[in-house]
Amino acid sequence: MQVSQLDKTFFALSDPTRRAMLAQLAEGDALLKDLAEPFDMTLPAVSKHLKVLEDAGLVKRTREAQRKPATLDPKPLKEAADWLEKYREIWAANFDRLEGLLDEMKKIKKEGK
Amino acid sequence: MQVSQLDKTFFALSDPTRRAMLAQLAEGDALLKDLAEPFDMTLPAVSKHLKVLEDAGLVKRTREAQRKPATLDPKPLKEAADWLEKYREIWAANFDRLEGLLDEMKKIKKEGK
DNA sequence: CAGTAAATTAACCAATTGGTTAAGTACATA
DNA sequence: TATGTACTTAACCAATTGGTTAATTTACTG
Repeated sequence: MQVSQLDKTFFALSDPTRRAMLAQLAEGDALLKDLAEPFDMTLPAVSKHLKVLEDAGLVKRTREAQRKPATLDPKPLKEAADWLEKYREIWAANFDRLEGLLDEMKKIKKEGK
Repeated sequence: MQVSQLDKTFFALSDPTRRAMLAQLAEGDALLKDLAEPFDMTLPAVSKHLKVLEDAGLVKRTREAQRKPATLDPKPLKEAADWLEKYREIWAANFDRLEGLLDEMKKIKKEGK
């Protein structure tokens, strides 16, 4: 089966550890050990999370001697934001419709007194 | 362990079947069998996907005789969009920084000729 | 060359996911 | 009451996820 870029991006964002890692990377590049530091988790576990972010294209890495600093790549996040945006109007309309329905119900209730 | 609303929302969005279901629900309420129709999948499978959307709070359902129509609830989507928005500025800055770096590199390359 | 630092790989494990088939429930209607 | 429609539950299964420990790789440094 094939997994789209969007699938991977949303999946990457569905874990609080990974979102926190992205938040930290937004502050600037970081090494694995620095990314791991805030969490009560072993290095290999964090390494796996980082790999999920890499596979989603959200993080790029380069070699610097033993180090392999991670850099945030925001492009896939834009794609995700665009997907949400694409539906925002419809959702807004939907929301308005619900609001309207609620008003309707209040009116009926009042009349019924 | 505890799973946040945001976790559930992003996870729900990470599957193309579920995104398609949401897209269909954006057109209006739908029954399970109608939601299932576009997919080469059994009803219980679609029922499970719908449950994931319900658990994420993206879908509400009501009883109507045998039927149990599903309605889109866009609120959690707003939360997800807000999360992305919250980091957009930082990401934009990050992107500009990369662009700047790229310009720098071009300049150096040119000077090196 | 020995030691240390940063990260990865391998092997394992329990829980979850995403699908199936088969059986069961909830209602409406002939 | 029997039948059909809409949906759910149960039981099962393979693959994936999210974690562990132990060993290995990569590269600098004394």
